[in-house]
Amino acid sequence: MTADSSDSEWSTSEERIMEATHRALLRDGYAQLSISRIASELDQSKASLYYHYDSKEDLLLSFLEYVTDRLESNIYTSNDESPSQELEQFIEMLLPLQLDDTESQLRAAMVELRSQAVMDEKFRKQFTEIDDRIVDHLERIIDRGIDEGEFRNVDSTRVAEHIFATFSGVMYNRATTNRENAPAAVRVALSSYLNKDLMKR
Amino acid sequence: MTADSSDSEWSTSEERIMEATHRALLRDGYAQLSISRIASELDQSKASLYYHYDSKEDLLLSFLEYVTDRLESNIYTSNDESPSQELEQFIEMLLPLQLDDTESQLRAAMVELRSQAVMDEKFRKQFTEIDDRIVDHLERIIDRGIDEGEFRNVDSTRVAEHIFATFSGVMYNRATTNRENAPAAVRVALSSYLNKDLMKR
DNA sequence: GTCTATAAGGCGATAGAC
DNA sequence: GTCTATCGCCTTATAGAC
Repeated sequence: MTADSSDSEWSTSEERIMEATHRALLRDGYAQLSISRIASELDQSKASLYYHYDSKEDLLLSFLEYVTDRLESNIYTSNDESPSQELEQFIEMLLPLQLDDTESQLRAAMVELRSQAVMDEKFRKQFTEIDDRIVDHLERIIDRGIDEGEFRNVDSTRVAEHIFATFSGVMYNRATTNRENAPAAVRVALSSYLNKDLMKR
Repeated sequence: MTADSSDSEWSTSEERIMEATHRALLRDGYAQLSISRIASELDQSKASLYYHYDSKEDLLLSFLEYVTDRLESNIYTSNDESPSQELEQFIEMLLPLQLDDTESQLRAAMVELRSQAVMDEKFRKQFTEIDDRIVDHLERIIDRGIDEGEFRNVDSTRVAEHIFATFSGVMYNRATTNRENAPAAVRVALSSYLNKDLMKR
């Protein structure tokens, strides 16, 4: 696979390894994620993984790109809705009021994975890209709303960054605390903020 | 030290170990944080650490309480200011526009440490407590502002949760991305939100 | 492309001397 | 309370057969 993550293709054997990595991550968490466990999820030997990837870091960076690719395809659901509807729908995707177990586990795994970005510059670069894209998407929805006269003439960058920070905080706290009522409270507060600051009526 | 973290006292040898743990964490990051490295920061043998703590997890949980204690003493700076001034000052403490290297490193280390809460229930419980206290503090400032007629009659829980989620998101993203302009944008957006939603005039 | 076997090293934790 | 020495385990990674 190439360095450019946007138009990458995944061979079937790569995809099998990525899915095994995914399962291992969900099952045991990042701290326990080793080449051995991935191999065992894959029902193959450890050595075979080193045929496809130079090192563990190499494999994990590929996995990160794999996850990014899947996220991309989820974000860009083209739609003919009004900006406010599209925004609402996107926020519902980012901050669903209820998460099923699978989705909850996936997000928890992402939080663990992301913590590697603190010390690993390559990871940090990847997550910077991911975040840039999400904020950009939010910004474009807001700009469209302003153009079409549905939203006030706000600073779309600031509003987008605010929404995104709120989303990040909720996802982060959801994964690392038992404060179960917090997400719903934040969702309501966010809606109230957008109604007051963004909506014209 | 006792299980109750609020009135705990730290012996000098415990404190030396906690400080060594702190240095090791800042130096190499959580992934590399081992008993060996803590011992080497302490200039003592690994075995001596096992005289003071039963296991690595035991040591790290103590460290977490140690950090919590220090946070506590930073939060409760009693002051005679107006609610809006106190709120502004507290937000400035949570979300400073500029972080020096030391503070930046400390927060990054906290993000790494916190990611352990995803899989470790004991860690999660500790971070739940920490967050509860911060949100509670925000809530009390807001309630005071409402009582004294400075703030609108908002749902203080929601506003407090919103501020806290925003703070969490910024801290998390600061530590895991290179999106350097985002924090300032969010700070401005947050101020604007509070001016519109909270302030009476 | 996958296997078995193994190297080399770090880890958490313990035994026992002082 | 601190030390040296050591155990057993798991890790990343490689060599070489098939």
